[in-house]
Amino acid sequence: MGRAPCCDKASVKKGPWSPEEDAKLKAYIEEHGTGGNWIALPQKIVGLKRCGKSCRLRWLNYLRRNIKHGDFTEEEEHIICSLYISIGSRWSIIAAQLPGRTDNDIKNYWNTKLKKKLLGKRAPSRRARANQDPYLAAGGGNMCSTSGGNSAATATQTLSASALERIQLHMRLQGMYGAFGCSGGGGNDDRNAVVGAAAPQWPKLEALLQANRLLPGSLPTDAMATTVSVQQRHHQHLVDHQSLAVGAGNAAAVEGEQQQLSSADAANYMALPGGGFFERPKLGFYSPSAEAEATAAAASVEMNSVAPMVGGGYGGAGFEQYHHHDVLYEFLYSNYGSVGELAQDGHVPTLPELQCPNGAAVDGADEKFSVWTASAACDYGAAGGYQIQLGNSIGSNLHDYVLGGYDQWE
DNA sequence: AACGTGCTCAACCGCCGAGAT
DNA sequence: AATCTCGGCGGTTGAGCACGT
Repeated sequence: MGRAPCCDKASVKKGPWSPEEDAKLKAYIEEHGTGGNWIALPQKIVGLKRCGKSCRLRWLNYLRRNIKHGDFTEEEEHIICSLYISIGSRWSIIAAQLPGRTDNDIKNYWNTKLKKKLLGKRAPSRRARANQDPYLAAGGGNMCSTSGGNSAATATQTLSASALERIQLHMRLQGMYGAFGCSGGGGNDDRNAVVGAAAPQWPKLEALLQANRLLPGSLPTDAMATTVSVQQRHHQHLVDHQSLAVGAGNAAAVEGEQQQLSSADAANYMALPGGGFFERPKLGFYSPSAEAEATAAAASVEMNSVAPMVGGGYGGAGFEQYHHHDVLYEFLYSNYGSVGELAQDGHVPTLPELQCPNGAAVDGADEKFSVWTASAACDYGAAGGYQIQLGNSIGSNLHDYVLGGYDQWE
């Protein structure tokens, strides 16, 4: 047998907290602490008929000290956007980088404001969502549905709204990249040319992170890699250590784009159709410093972002390159306003929504989509593969190493 | 003024891994 | 080893409010 039941769910109160309940919970915790057991906590507070989970949520999101409410700053927005692009909806990890902000706050802020600001679209009304295909209703617009339209029955086989949002975000930014006169490139030569002329990536975020001592003291300045390292106690959310290693001048492990991988390397790298190799994520906790070890309870993200992000994250060689975080910053805070305004004003080429022209099935498509591409159309392979026809003619089979993203190799 | 619609955000729900029994 | 709860997470919901017609 396990532990005793935590609480009588029939007798606990639900719904909004009253000021009296807040006062009781706050007074007790400030005097006695949580005791390390949230479930037992409400039983010790006279007159508080709440579930321990509810108490925990109320305390963490509202009652505890140093919680910031209200408008997010420019820097906070930038961090949220950058991290969302990099790691997706890991709100707790993102929140760990924003002191005083809760994951719930950030999640709400993203869903209600930032997403619209970036994607330039309105969320469908709740009524519309209730009547719509649940997948379309998730906010994706021309999302790829499955099996010729009966997507409600097969929604679990589609890409998640989150993943597609990230795709669309990258598409938007990539469109802006083009608008700023940066050729999309595509082949290896183009890629190198673009990268060679590139400015350092994520300049503002990097400065912010360094200011918060989140970056290692010394960073390579010539490595053409973007590393996002996340440590989290839950395996469920391990991203841990992923290195994108592509293109010329890259980490020593990738010595030649067309070079055959040794058997040892093959376990760590994956050849990409456009040339180059993709370094498989290394699982397990990544603890670059004793300080990080000491604070393992609080998730942290370490970003080494000193060179152009290629392919937009964990992606692969052969995809277009753009400096999406620079663009992101311009996008958020420049004179241009939202993307929607941009498109209307003609400053930015009309960007294609992710479309699924033939409505083919996406068998086995998982929700994590870690590479974003500039695509005018997507085309699904017949054997469960998932192929995106790039606008720059780089067709890339994404089946094995794109769909599934960083969770793919867990 | 009445109604419809959209927005915000606190709170809930269900899931999962870790750990206790 | 099996079973169960706990703590934590991301996704979703719904009440209240604001705004437009």
